Amino acid sequence: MMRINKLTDYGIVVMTRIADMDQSRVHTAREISEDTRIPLPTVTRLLKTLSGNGLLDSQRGSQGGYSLSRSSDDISVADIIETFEGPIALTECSTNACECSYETKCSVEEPWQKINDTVKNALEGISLNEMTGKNQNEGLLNLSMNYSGGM
Amino acid sequence: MMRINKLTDYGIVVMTRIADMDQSRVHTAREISEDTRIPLPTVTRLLKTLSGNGLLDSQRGSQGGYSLSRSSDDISVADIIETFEGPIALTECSTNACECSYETKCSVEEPWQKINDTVKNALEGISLNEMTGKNQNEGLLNLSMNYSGGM
DNA sequence: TTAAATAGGACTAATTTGGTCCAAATTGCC
DNA sequence: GGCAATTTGGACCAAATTAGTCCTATTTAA
Repeated sequence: MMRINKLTDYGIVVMTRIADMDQSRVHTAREISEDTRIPLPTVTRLLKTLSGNGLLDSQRGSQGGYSLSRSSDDISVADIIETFEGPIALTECSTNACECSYETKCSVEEPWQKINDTVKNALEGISLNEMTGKNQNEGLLNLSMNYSGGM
Repeated sequence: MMRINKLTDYGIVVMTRIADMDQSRVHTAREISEDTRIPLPTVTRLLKTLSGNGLLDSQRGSQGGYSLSRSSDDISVADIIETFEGPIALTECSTNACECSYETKCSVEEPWQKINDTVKNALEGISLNEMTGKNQNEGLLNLSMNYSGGM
């Protein structure tokens, strides 16, 4: 299934929701929980992670809450995914100094690198703004993929 | 980290290894295990899955073993991933009839669809042949991604 | 008939993930 | 100053998934 984690999925939902809200004020965890129907403790944790990684600004205390740290145009889906899952990489081999002990694996490394880059580019190309309900019009997204390899 | 499973990763290693081997004869699980240093029971299971899904042909009995069911040019990385993990989809929402109860999630559905398609295309564009050591030359792979969306 | 393989499936251990909770720190307001 | 509403940080547990192993049946060549 090659899924992203459920919490990451929730994270995208939460961010999308905040982007859809009134930007002139901050929003509490409770408010977001009620809106999205995701349990409060879970939302709390999501928001902590998101603000800890700089995607949200937080304001403590009474009347506090969360708000986008920058415009929803400047936040990508890749940003959110990386917040929860670290660098986008489908295999370990392609992210860190490859310590794999299987000889063949390393011949596999270079193609993987390109695959990962392609996936990463795709995710970086989608802004949070495009995920919101504000943009339910025609083809906002126009991703294409050209394969022009050969031998 | 958005990883594919370890077994899937192994599956790609195993397939790549077989593609690198002598195509005129079949190869046993033991042989592949020794080559890749992946434990025999695990290799056994990988091979069963791969042949069960039609990526490998199997020959039972003494002198039996496994071989590619078709040319390594005609087997894609996506084929292997789907063998182990089912349809390529990053979120549940994008694969089956979306039953999500969070209202906002559904506004998110359409962009995800495109993201998934992009990822899938990327993986379908990489053939097993390109993963082998036979092709360690210059830019075999030439994946590009164009984002021409706008508003 | 025997040995060498694959096939199928059950089972267990390990790891990851999801979700909850509590105590501390911060801030606005009365 | 004190209270109430929040975020922060971290610990913790339960559930689900994954990795890995093993056993038995079946097939086939010699």
